Amino acid sequence: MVDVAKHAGVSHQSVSRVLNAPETVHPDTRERIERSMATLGYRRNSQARALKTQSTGLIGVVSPGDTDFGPTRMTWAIENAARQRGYATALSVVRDQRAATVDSTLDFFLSHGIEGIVVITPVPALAEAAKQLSTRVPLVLVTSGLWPAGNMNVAGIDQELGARRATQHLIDCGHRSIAHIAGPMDWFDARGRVVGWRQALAVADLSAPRMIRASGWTAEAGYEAAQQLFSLPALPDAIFASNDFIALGLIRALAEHGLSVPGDISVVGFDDVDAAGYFSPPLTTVRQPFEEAGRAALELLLDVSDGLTHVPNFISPELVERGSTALRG
Amino acid sequence: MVDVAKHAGVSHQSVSRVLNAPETVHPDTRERIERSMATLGYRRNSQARALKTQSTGLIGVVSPGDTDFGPTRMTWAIENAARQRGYATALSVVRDQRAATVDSTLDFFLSHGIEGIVVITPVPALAEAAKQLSTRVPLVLVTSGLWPAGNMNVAGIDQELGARRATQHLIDCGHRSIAHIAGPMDWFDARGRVVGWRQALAVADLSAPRMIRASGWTAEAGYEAAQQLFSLPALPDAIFASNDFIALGLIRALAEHGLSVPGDISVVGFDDVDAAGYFSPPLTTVRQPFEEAGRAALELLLDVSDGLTHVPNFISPELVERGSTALRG
DNA sequence: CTCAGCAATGTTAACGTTAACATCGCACTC
DNA sequence: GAGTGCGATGTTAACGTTAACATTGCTGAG
Repeated sequence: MVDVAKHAGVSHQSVSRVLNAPETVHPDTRERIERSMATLGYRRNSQARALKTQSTGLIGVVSPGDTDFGPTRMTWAIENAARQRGYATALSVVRDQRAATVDSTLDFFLSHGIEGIVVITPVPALAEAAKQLSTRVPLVLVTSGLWPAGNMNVAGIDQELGARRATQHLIDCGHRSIAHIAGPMDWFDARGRVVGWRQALAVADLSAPRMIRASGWTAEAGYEAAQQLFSLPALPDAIFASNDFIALGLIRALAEHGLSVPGDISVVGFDDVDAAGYFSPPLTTVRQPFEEAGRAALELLLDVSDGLTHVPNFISPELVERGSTALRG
Repeated sequence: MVDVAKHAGVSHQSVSRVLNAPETVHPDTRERIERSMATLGYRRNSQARALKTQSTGLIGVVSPGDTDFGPTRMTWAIENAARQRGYATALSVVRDQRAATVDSTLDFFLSHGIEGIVVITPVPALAEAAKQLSTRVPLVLVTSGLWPAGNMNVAGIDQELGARRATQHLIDCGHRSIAHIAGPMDWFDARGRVVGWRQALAVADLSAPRMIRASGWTAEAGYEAAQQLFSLPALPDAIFASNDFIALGLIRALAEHGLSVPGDISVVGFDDVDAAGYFSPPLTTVRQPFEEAGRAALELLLDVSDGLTHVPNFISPELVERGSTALRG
């Protein structure tokens, strides 16, 4: 910077002004300085800037796992939103969920002068870990509405609503016995979907068949969980699977038992993964608006940074009707 | 830091020493200082540290798009590798591929004192943009072997080898007419897979049927591309699809024409996405070792930082046999 | 007993930037 | 034509850390 100043024949402060408040410097001078900057290939040192201004333009995202659909998409969505608001994103994946790990991650972020942190917390362990942190920096949790958030700031996607919509769609198709294959019950998302399923059934005055639990979010887990169906006294009319991959495994298991979807049983998934429209049959599912939710989380974070309070913001997912559900014949 | 020093009754430099070279300070003093740090909740300011030492512990990853399977997985893999080596990862998604965008992204990284950059460059536009950068910082490209890298440092997954393995498997099944549905041809990955397919056919002394081009990596694109098959004078025995989703759309289109997989036609995909084992039929495909490739890219980056030269490192993908291929009846 | 040598600690300056304040010169008012 | 105000620019200090050098006091060799 001082080199630029020398080259342009001004003081370093004028150079600084060109960068931070161009309107306060004379157009001629400004142009001269800008030319000097270009000639010398000057690049502002943001460490020094951060040291002085205490602001780094960095947002931290803490994400669990690297393959789960939801957290992954959410991470990208937050990056997108942050970039649009002029922030850079530092990413940290915590692969185990002990409080110490999360704590050291946040510590790392803090010591790097991060201005705000979004923690994607699909499971209680992570949420608890995040909750216990001394909040020396604005922090937003991305999770479902089920979490007793206390005074934490929370944004996310309304899982219960999505599940209600999925279940209601099955009810509208005329199905009366609507089972649910739940995802891993330590996930808030899985719990929220169970609750939504029960709510919709209760409103329609239908009883809930036994719930089946899948051991993971994968097609494999769905396939295994489906085996429990066949030991039931009677098969349901329809099944709401906690995500698309579980639904995929389920459909495969049903096919192996000679049951067609939607001819014999209707199936609804959740997520609307890229391939869902090309499953056999194309899967009716619930689309999660990640982009919107990521934006909401970031806006919330910025509001929190500004000292504003904010009500939790849960975005509504939409049903996507395809071929795996049909009116009851 | 000066507060800690005051609290412990020493100079700030002794505090600094405890942090950077604990062995040079007397155990008693050290313990006293450490206690003071704990009491005061001291956190070292890494901006100031970076300002002085010129090292931030930050690695930048530039990734295109946010939904494509390969780049996404690769990004996470690099984050994983970086974290294991004690680096934090800053993420930047470039959503258009103009040189200016890439340039400003790298500029942003540079001004944040990033120590090395991994650019995931699946398409030439991005690679060119990265290539033209004044390399003021160690930079590694992640791409396929096809790119005339010049003096750039490149790591990635060997697409040609993967495609050869896929094609060879079909040949081993006894198929003679093996078609290929290519992915978007501006992707290096797509081109590499075409080359590998041709190589394997040439080695086996088989002629290559007409290549079909899909307009994207999605099941939808695969479905559309498959329509071209049916206008061909004769259907092939087997089809190598450029990725799993294209294969999925293809299988759907075949089913709609009354053709069964693998009964009538064998199909091989590429990627081994999570659900591939539960497609109907379960998809034979090629698994890309992203974790390993991410690690390789990071090691390469660190080597480059240390001034070492390094040969390009392309990791070998493996065939995963499932139910979408069968011996020719 | 003296002083070299060394371990432990302290002092000073610098990294590159921005905030606060100081200065300069010019246009405009009365 | 002197004084006021303001736009443009310069000067100084500080952000929190580390490197280089300086100091202190003690041990042990001669």
